[in-house]
Amino acid sequence: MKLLLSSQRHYSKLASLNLKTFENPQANAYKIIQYCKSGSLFEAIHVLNSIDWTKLSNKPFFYASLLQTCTKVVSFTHGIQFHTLAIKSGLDTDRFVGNSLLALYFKLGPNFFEARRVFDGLFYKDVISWTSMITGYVKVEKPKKSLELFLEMLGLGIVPNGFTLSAVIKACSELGDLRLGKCFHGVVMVRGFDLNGVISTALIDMYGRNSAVDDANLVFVELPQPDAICWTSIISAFTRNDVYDKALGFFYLMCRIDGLSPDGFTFGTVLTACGNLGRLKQGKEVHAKVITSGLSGNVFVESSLVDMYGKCRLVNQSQCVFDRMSIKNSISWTALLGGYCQNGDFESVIRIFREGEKADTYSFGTVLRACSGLAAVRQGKEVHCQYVRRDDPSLWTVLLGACAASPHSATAERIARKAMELKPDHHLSYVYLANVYRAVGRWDDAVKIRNLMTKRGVGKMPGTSWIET
DNA sequence: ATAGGGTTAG
Repeated sequence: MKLLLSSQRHYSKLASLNLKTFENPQANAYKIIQYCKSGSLFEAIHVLNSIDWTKLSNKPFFYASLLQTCTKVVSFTHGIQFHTLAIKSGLDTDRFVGNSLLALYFKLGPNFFEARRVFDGLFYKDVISWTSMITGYVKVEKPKKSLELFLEMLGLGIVPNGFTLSAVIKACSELGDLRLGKCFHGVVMVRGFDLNGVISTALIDMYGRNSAVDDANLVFVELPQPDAICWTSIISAFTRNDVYDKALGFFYLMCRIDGLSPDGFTFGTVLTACGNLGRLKQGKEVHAKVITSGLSGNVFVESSLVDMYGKCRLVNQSQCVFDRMSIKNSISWTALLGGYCQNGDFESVIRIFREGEKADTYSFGTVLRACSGLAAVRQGKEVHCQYVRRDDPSLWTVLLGACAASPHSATAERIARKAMELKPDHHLSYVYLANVYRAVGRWDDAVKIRNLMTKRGVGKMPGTSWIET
């Protein structure tokens, strides 16, 4: 069996045969491992194809090494080939091969379904197999499932380690379960992981996201030598909890420490703090640091810059940064809109909104919130706005998007009807209205809208709504 | 001999 070497076809089969005859199998095995270690996947496969590798001893080790190399060099297709071969040899149930497969599917897929299949098929699941799955569930935003798996693991008598703990702490963070998070904090202390930067970062982040910024700070100050990520996580915790002055203070402290430098993550959060404080002078200082750090092309950092200048009432500067961005997304675009909104330039907001194609549900909401105030919509009152707010279907759609999540369906319904009347072929209006109905449990009406869409041949109804019911 | 973890923008 030869592996496909899609981009390396120049290796001739003839050469392979010669090698097979003359070279020492053990030397070849050693070569393969060396190539794997240095990330030279094609060279490893080349040697592999030149020998009779069905007779290799310790095959699980080879499969595991090769799979890890595929993951390392981001070659998913080769990884899948090795998976197929591993299945044929019955080695996909080996825990080393299996754990390497889990990494392949999580990191390169990400394909949770395949990963789960591999996991379920494992002959013996060790703490790494379990931790990989627990981490995987957190990554696909199923923190509850990840905690269930954790309990199942404990039930089998498998002892969690630092990797496992950092994953379950993250799950608590996502679930908003501060109490359970504190329990894990206790475990971390008892087990002596409290000086571990990675686990501490997970704890700081968990506390920061759950309004317990003081607890986050307690974890941070215990660290003898926090690394850049720990610093960023505490700065971010302060920022999330509107303790902007502390966030900035910690940022300046961090900049003064030898061997530490803020990265894109740090700048993203620090600029948010500057913007929310309206500190233009500091914001400009940070901007200068961004440039000298070579982070100008980072979409996160630049979106934060757009936001910061907008909040500091320098809309021109905000527009200027935006125009120079090489990569833009709906977030950068919404930050720009937000700046114009906050400065009362609604004309520009509407103009940019009409021109742009980067709208998402968040930007709909932001635009509306900034322009007319969401509170009025939530209360089911008529929205008074000079722009409609005319018989302009796109504006009605904006309105609808903003109040779709509102429990007051009457307003949403009225707006949706209006939008559908003005622009019957615009599928979003139908989708929004159906979502409104689903949100308030009017399933029959949601079905009616779906049928109406089909009848009129409008777009496609997505399988899931954005509103969790 | 081989596998798993933390931080960012509207």
